[in-house]
Amino acid sequence: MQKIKNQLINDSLGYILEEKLIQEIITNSQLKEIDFDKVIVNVGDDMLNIPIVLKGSIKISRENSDGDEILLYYIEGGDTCAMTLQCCVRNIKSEVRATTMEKSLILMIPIEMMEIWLNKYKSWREFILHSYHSRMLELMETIDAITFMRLDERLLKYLTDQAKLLGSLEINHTHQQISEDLHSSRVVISRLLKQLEIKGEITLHRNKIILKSI
Amino acid sequence: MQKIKNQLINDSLGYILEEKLIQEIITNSQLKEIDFDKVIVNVGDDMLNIPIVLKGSIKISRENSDGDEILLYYIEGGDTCAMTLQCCVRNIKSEVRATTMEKSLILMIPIEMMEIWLNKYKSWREFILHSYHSRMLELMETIDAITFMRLDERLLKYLTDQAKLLGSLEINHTHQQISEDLHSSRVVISRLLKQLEIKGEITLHRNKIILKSI
DNA sequence: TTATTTCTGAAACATTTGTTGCAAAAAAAT
DNA sequence: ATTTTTTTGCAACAAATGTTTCAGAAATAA
Repeated sequence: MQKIKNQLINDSLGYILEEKLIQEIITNSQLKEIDFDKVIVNVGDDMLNIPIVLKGSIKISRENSDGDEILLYYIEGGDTCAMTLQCCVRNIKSEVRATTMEKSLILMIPIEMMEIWLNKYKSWREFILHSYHSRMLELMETIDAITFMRLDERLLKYLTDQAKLLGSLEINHTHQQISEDLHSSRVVISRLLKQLEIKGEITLHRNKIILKSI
Repeated sequence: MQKIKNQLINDSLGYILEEKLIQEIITNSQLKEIDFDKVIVNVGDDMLNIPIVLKGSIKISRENSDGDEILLYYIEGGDTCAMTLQCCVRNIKSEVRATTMEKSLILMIPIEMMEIWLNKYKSWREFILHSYHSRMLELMETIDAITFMRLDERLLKYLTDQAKLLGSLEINHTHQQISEDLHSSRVVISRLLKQLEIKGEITLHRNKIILKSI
């Protein structure tokens, strides 16, 4: 098992992080297998670990006080959510929710290591900065979508993004779940999905949407 | 003049950055005074300097291919736009536009210094990471506003944000300018402003809106 | 099987936001 | 002073999105 963990870490991070750091990660981290559709971190939670996704994917979403949600971005294998870094260091509660999109392997790194590695390893600094930058770009892409696209376009983008991410043309969601991610209502999403089906972009089934192409 | 520059840098950054770094900043930076409503960086521009705002404020906005705009966030005295950092290092073109909101003093730091200081100074690392984190939070606040608020609420928030930032209850904008920041249309903004006036929240004048309170 | 719950489709209607076109007031230019 | 441009107000209409309500199909539970 330990051997598998080392292998995974090396596969995901070996090309980015320096060898000595990889060794430190191996000894200081805990590998967790988390099932599909589990909430790893919730809005308001204390952050005690920095999660790095090794296998699988998680989605990051935001919730307001009324319980309304909006999907922000996804994190895939080999990446981390750098936001948690500052949350950890400054003891701030999480501003977002993280939910697994599939069965995933996640590396948990205790916060004490963060600062130490930042000062010690150049490759860690680059990893963290790169993560922040990617997340910023993704947030901006989300703002673009919300601001400039109509809901039917956003819906199609949502479906193709999911398909790409999970590597399958089948989306296993109810209309209700989709409407929550896009902060719309079930009825509206059903309506727009039906239009997309008529246009020939998708076919509809119970709990399942099949894209014609990506 | 040099003395004024040193004074400014010390006032704005002296409490955050270590003394030796401040000295390096003084010798390696160029102070620029930029007039009100000037575009400092445009979408697609190459980034050659990291700007740090010493006095005044700038707004960061995004533009899509149709020329439509949306305001993302503001940067005030003592802060930087860390996004430019990665843009610089990786030679990526700017994804955003930066426009002065008032006459401002901006410190330009050549990109070569970035990496050197990141490796050399702990306080610089913290400064940059903190900047990224703040910008992320602001982007999320913007997403919240676009997603969860109706346009009339966003408009009022826009007005009070501007008032706080510039320290005045008078907003000197035309309805057209406001509609561009919020990615709406002039007619809609005029309509909503009139409603706010009827409700007693503001008074309307040509090129000027006066808030009753913040 | 039968009963119950979940999911989807559809209609009718409401609300929010956007568009077009025009007119008057204010400011700026001549 | 007169003309021109800019800014604002307003009305009528259009489009996009949201809400409510109901019904039937599909899955699940009893």
